[in-house]
Amino acid sequence: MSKPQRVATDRVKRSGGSQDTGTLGKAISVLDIIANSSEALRFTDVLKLSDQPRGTLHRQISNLIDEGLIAVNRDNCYTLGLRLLQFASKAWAGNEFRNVAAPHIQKLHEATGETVHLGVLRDIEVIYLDKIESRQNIRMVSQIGNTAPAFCTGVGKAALSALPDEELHERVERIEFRPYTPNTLADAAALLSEISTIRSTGNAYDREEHELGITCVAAPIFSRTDALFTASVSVTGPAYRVTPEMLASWTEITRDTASAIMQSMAIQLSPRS
Amino acid sequence: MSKPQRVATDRVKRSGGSQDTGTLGKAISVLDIIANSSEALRFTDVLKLSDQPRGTLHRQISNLIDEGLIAVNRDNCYTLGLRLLQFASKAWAGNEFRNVAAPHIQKLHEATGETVHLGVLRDIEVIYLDKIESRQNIRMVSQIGNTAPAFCTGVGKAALSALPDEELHERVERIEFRPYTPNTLADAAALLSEISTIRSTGNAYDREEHELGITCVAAPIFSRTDALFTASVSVTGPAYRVTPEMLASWTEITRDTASAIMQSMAIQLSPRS
DNA sequence: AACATAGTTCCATATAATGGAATTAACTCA
DNA sequence: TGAGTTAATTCCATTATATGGAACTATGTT
Repeated sequence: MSKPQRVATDRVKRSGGSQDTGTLGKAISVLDIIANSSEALRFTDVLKLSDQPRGTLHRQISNLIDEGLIAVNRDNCYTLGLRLLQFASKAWAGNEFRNVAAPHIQKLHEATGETVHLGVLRDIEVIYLDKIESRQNIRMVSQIGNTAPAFCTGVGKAALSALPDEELHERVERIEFRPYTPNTLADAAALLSEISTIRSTGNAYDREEHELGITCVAAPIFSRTDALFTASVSVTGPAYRVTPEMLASWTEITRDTASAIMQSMAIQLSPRS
Repeated sequence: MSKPQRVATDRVKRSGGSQDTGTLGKAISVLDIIANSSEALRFTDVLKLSDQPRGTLHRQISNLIDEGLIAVNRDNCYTLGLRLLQFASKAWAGNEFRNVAAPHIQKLHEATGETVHLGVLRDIEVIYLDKIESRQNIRMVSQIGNTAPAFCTGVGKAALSALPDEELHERVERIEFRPYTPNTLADAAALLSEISTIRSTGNAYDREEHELGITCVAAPIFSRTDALFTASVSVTGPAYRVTPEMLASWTEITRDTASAIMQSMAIQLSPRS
């Protein structure tokens, strides 16, 4: 007897994007177009990128502007609205997982002296939820909320490894294996093989696979009660300073940090049942 | 013949909130309810706070979940989704005004040694767009995107002072003069009188009006071509260290910083009315 | 186990979104 | 400056989508 999934968990799968349905979905698609463009877009530019008719798109944009999700500058170019900052500020401050994880990643940072990341898997991307670095480079805001492909980052691969097989394969099929560096994994087979290693060792590495000169070791964080939530912690550093030996020496502490976070989450959530 | 305002600038006025119309508006209202609640809300809680019927609200929430704007935890409580972080990260990084202002507020920070804010007025609230503090308190992310009432903060009052009179009065009428501290301005008359001072001197003060122990001096940033955009910079510090004399000594440099930012934005100074 | 409360689904109806085309505004260049 | 061109905005009959009351299912409580 298969009990029907609750709507909530049932639909989160598809990453936001182009094929969105419903009025809200279309509006967010437009927002996405504006967010993901490197160029500043005017109305006609968005028109070309979206497949909406003129009138429709125009009203959608008007609505987004009304809500403060989009702003227009003097050249009639669209930018993301400050309302998004407002929401995000609260999303971040109120995020239970981040709050729970904060002291642990702080400890990890102190122990290693290198940059520490907390990442959450969203479909086949990783969203960086938190970051601690020594030489606080002032402008970290833009880093938090940043996304990176899951398949070529330590946080990403660690998080992927925590997925149930079926889910994992479904997602891996949709990955486009863009070769960011010479070390980037080339295809699904390579990725799956590495994930199998990660599952047995409990650690994922990034050996300059996303960006040359950047290496890291990561460990997965997952919840068995809610299998769709997977995340991870990592210690990252420049390859010239952080040797493979150093990375290897941090495997245990990253795993311990991940475990500690899972424990804290479990405690945090248990008073219910 | 009155030329019709373009939709863009015409509708930005109302702050997001309860009276929103259209499908998107209603969805964002729901998001707002969840964002602004101190408690974790379950479905029925949101139902009470919104004036939507059960079925409708349920679908709206489902859609928001689909788009990643809302997440549900195991207790069926709603939280803001990480998708918002993703958008906000780009909104912040790509914000032209912030980018232009960044070097100037950095200089202001170096000159004063105290915390510097860059705030943008949104209706009767201020959104903090950037912040530089000495002892980088690591977790500044939640600060950026934060909002504060305009009437009791330096940044807020400075920005208000740059509004055209008509607009100013319209907004001031809607302010609820909640007494955050004994020093908080009590009513519209007091605020308008102070704004008149700000207009002639070019500086706004916050004398522990929002939070006891916090003082600041601010200067407005505005654009004549787009009167609805007003912002400001401020230097803030703890009252025990930052004396009124020190604040007074920073009036000129805050004004200069504001001017420099306006210049960089290629904005012409408007004559004061 | 029975009750109570919370969450989800259904479907005829009303309402809001649609989109093609016309209108107006904003550039461009002679 | 003004004709020519491109971009932005508005209009409105049609259609698709959101609506919302009520029935239903699941969850938690005494």
